[in-house]
Amino acid sequence: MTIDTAPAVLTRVFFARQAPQVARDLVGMILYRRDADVAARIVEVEAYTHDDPASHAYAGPTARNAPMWGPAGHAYVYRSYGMHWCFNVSTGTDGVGQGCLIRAAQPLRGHAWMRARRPVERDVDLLRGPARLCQAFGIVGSMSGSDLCSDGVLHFRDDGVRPDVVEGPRVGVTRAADWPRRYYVAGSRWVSPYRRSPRAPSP
DNA sequence: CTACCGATGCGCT
DNA sequence: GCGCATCGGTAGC
Repeated sequence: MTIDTAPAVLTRVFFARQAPQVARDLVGMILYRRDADVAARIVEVEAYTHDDPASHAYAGPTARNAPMWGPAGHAYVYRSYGMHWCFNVSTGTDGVGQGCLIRAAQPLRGHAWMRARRPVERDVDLLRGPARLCQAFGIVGSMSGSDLCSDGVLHFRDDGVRPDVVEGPRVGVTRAADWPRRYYVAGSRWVSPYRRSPRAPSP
């Protein structure tokens, strides 16, 4: 069985649900870059809705967050701290600002391709963190708005793997720091280390 | 392992 | 101008 043929490609119906539910279900799915035959098992996802003070959609639609407000299953890529890229998939219905941040994954195929873009000693450092994942997968700002449910470069696949998923507070956010909107594989070494924002109010 | 710090560009008030 | 949905290096335990 190859990753490219057997597993089902996730359709728009999968993403047209509430972000927290999509985030939970995305854990265990495969992120696939078709033009490079690069694949990874998603192990950590965070959900962001428009009523969430930590969300880029909180202040309403803007040029930057437009993909979050459009139809589900599109990429929202933003620049973080002036130097990194982070990758979301839009969820919910058209006109509602939602998305899921892909935070970490386990490399499955294309290790050499990823290492060419992100030279690290250990596999565990390739995709552990949202900006690291984008660097290794070659995800950049020009891909923001692209359709992830068509024949484009990026899409998601389901090969039936269903890990045990747990939820907890998100990493690095200053507002709504205790909302349980982070979904990940319990005990997995591929998950990024939890780090509360030093600017977040005490719990 | 945890804690801290600086880099760095821009979206938004 | 302010404030980051981060990361890599260094210091210390």
